[in-house]
Amino acid sequence: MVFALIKSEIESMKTIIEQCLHQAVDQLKTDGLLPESASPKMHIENTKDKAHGDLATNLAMMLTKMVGQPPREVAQAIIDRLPERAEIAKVEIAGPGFINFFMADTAKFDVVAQVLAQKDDYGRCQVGQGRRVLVEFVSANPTGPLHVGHGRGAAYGASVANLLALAGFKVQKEYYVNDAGRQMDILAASTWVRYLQRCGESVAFPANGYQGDYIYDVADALVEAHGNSLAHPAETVQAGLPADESDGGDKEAFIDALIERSKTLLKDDFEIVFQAALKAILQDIQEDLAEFGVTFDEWFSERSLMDSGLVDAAIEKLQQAGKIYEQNGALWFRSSEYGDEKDRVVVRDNGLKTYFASDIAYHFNKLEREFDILIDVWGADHHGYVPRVKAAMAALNTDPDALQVLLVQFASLWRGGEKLAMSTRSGQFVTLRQLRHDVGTDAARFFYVQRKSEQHMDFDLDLAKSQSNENPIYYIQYAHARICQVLNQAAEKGWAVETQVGLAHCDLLEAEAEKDLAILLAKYPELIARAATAYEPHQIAYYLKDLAQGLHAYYNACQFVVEASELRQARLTLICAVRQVLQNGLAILGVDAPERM
RNA sequence: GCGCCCAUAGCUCAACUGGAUAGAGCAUCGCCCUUCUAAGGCGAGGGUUGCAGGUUCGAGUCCUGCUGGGCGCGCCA
Repeated sequence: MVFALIKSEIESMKTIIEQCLHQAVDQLKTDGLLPESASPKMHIENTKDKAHGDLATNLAMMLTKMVGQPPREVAQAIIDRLPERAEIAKVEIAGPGFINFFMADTAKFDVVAQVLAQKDDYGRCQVGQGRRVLVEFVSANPTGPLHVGHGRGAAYGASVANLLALAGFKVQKEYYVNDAGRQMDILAASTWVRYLQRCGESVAFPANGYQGDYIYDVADALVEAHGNSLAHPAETVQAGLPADESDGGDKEAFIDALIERSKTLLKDDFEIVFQAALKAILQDIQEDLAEFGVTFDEWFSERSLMDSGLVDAAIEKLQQAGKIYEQNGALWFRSSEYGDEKDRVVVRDNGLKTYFASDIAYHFNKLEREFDILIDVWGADHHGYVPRVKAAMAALNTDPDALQVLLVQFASLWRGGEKLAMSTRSGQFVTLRQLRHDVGTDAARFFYVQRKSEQHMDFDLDLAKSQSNENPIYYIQYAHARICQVLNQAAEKGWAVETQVGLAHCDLLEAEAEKDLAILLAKYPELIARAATAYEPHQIAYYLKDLAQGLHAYYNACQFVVEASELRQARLTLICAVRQVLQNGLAILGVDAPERM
């Protein structure tokens, strides 16, 4: 109740200064120094150097041309017209014409009340204005387990979604399941061959098949459920097939022929094998991601898109718009009319629709579901794909700018000072599950998002695994655990924290470390807005390191559990607020905030 | 060859989107546990921001050209 009142009354320092500057600008206009039409952008920034005060603006330098006076004189003119505010202790001109603001010490701690009142909601803002965002990420083909490359997209996408939700967007998280197409047929054929082998048939495994051991698991499950009722003699299966790569043939031609043979022999039963493989792998992926703290609102099936005729409908639409032509027996989309390098095939000469055709339908469908913003998180190797999808959106009379493709660079894994070579084909890759078991979910999630997504990243397994001071994740979690333990210590002495008492005595907080912490806490909401709109969760990681650093410095500089009750309450209240913000920030990154370590 | 991304301390990376003396961690070297968790703190050294121009009050950030690295350029997905 009390807090609800405070919540609405407290303004951030930045807001206060912005209001003051607006008043000053208005006054400049009435004084005839500035044209009425002028509406300068208010750029107020946190200072890097304490000597420059707490906040600063470059407003005077921005206005210098319009006013026709040197920046420092403009600055003086602005300062002369600033209204008095108790929160502002001092204002001065510095450097080329910056106006520096020094906040009153008492005002600095207003933020503590705000944090404790808003709790999990501290930092929430409304820059999203309730706009509906669809975040599609991971979307790895369900042909095998996720590997560490998918992990980065998963961690990044999940954190971006958390950020956007916090920033006032309505977020839906979606995984596009590529359960149609040739790759899935290859998976089914691979599974069937393993099944035949389990049934005692000596069928050679195709060179282009999925070699991973997980295929055996699916085959075993098939034996369990269907006995050998899906089996055919090896001779029948292999009769008349072209040579595989191992016999000097073409592995692509071989696998296609094998798929055809599987479908011919199995008839409707092919679907049983297909579904068994798909379901098993998809479930594995779902469990894997869930254990990684990554969940989705929707697992969108490519097959459902085809079965419901949406792919045909999308092609039809393009056709009606006159953007489709036929050449060499295939249907082409005129994507080059919209900035793509060349036109693209949507229906092959063999009648099969391309992956791109489904993707057009999928993105069109996303917009039909009335999302305002579409975010796709893709591996950077797919960047060449962006123009054609945007081209399709434009051709379908939708706004291509509604689509934001966020590219995530690959992560190289390092262990023992050596780069780990990975190849998907041979099944020689580190799985996400392996990584999680190796370094733990918290460390993995944190390592993935602590770098800008478009930066190439080195993932040092030894470092992520090390439970030492070298590992930044423990540094942050340790700060949180320390606070919890201090509060426990106080409670054991019968000194439970009473935040109302603490808030009433924030004027006793005079140490530098205390002021530094308060300033850091106040920066958090704008950090959320900035990180969300820039899709940059790594900013949260850096902030949390700073906040943890502030807490550790405070811990070393001051004693919290002291006899003087008012000072004690003020300090405990402050660290409660720090704990809250640590929790909020770690939650965005999907990292646990342990109470003890 | 064309297109996209990247290049910042010995190493891994930031830099609030054009602002003040470019900052952290690791590594190196000094200090600080009879005190609420030393997985911590304080301090020192370390830079021509790949190179060369340009834009302006002001550039790591923007524009042009190079150099070096990654990725992409299928009727694959």
